[in-house]
Amino acid sequence: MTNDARERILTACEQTIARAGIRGFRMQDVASTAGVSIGLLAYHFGDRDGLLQAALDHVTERAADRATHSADATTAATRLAALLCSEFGRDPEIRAGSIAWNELRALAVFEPAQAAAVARSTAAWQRTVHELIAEAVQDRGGDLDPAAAALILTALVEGLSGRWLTGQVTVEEAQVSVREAIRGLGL
Amino acid sequence: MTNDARERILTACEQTIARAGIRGFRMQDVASTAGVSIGLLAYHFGDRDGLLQAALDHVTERAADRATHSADATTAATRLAALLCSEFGRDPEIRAGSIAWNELRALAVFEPAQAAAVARSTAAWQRTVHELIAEAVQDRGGDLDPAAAALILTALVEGLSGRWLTGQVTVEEAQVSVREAIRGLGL
DNA sequence: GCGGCAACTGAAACTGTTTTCAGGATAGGC
DNA sequence: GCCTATCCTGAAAACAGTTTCAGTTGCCGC
Repeated sequence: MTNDARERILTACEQTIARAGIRGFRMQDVASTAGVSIGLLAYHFGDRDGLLQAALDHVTERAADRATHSADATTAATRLAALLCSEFGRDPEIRAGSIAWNELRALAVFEPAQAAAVARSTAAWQRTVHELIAEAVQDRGGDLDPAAAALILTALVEGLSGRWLTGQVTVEEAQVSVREAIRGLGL
Repeated sequence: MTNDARERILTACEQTIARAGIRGFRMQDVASTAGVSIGLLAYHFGDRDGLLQAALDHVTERAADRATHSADATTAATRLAALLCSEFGRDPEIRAGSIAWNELRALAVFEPAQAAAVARSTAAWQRTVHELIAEAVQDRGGDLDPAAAALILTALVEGLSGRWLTGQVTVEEAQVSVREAIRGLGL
């Protein structure tokens, strides 16, 4: 039951963050959503910061998983496009993850501890993109610097993600933009 | 004196948001920074939300101004690069504006009123970029769709801005990336 | 069945922040 | 000089949220 409760609390945290952001994150909401008492949050995670930290670790862990397990398309360029476009989608889980990630990034501007976690996670993702680009460049030739291109593409996806979450672009528009940028870089 | 005080309060708001984010935004901090009593904030702006709203309007207004008044370089492509790169810089004011904008964008995910303001402001900026691209395309020729390129470049700048504020890239790296992307798109 | 331990509860205490409000200062019109 | 309106103050009250803690439950080994 212990792990069950922990897991339920962390899931409730994600839902709460997706619904209201970190600013609107209330321990009471989390407890209610998870169907446990507020005291249990403290029992398992110490204080609000500990809970938030655990929840955010949970989110980034699952995001890292998703990034890894989406590789079975044919060419490197196709896999690259699929990986980057998987950040957008109608699936509520994708949106929730994206919102959590967005909040986390905003938080990181003021909290060095968060900044380190964000940086580590971003670097891992960018490295995956880097490798795919290097592979694609080998296929097609070209004078592109894979590291520079990886920075551009991942930053672009983050920017588009902000636009998408605020309703400024649709999923399709974001994905088209990503593909166009990949093409623009000569891949 | 009235407008003086109002203006000082709004400036203090920006500094406070830049220092601590919207979650760390304390009316008392604002009052101290502006050198006025906390009661005066209520007198002029009603409540916390009213103050925050006014401060954010103030930020977007000035951001729009800055975007408009930076046009005197030679070619359209040069002006485009200058405009986009002006989002990054060591000047504390640029950083503060960027942080405030970053916070505002994160807030907009949950507050439709903010989302509308952000969308309007972003659209204006993107339109400026669009026009510069159209001009540059005329100069050089090419099959680029200026609207699509404007979306890509502005979203890229927003993504890089997040990386910069969290210390993941330097001002120079961000600017180099922007220039490289412009070049990649064939401008 | 008893002792002890881990999971769990929720109301009360506490902390930090915002809002209110009675009133003080200043300037301008009469 | 007096009256009034506007700007402004800051302490007190109200509020929102987190943390604590004394106590309950149920399980497991003995």
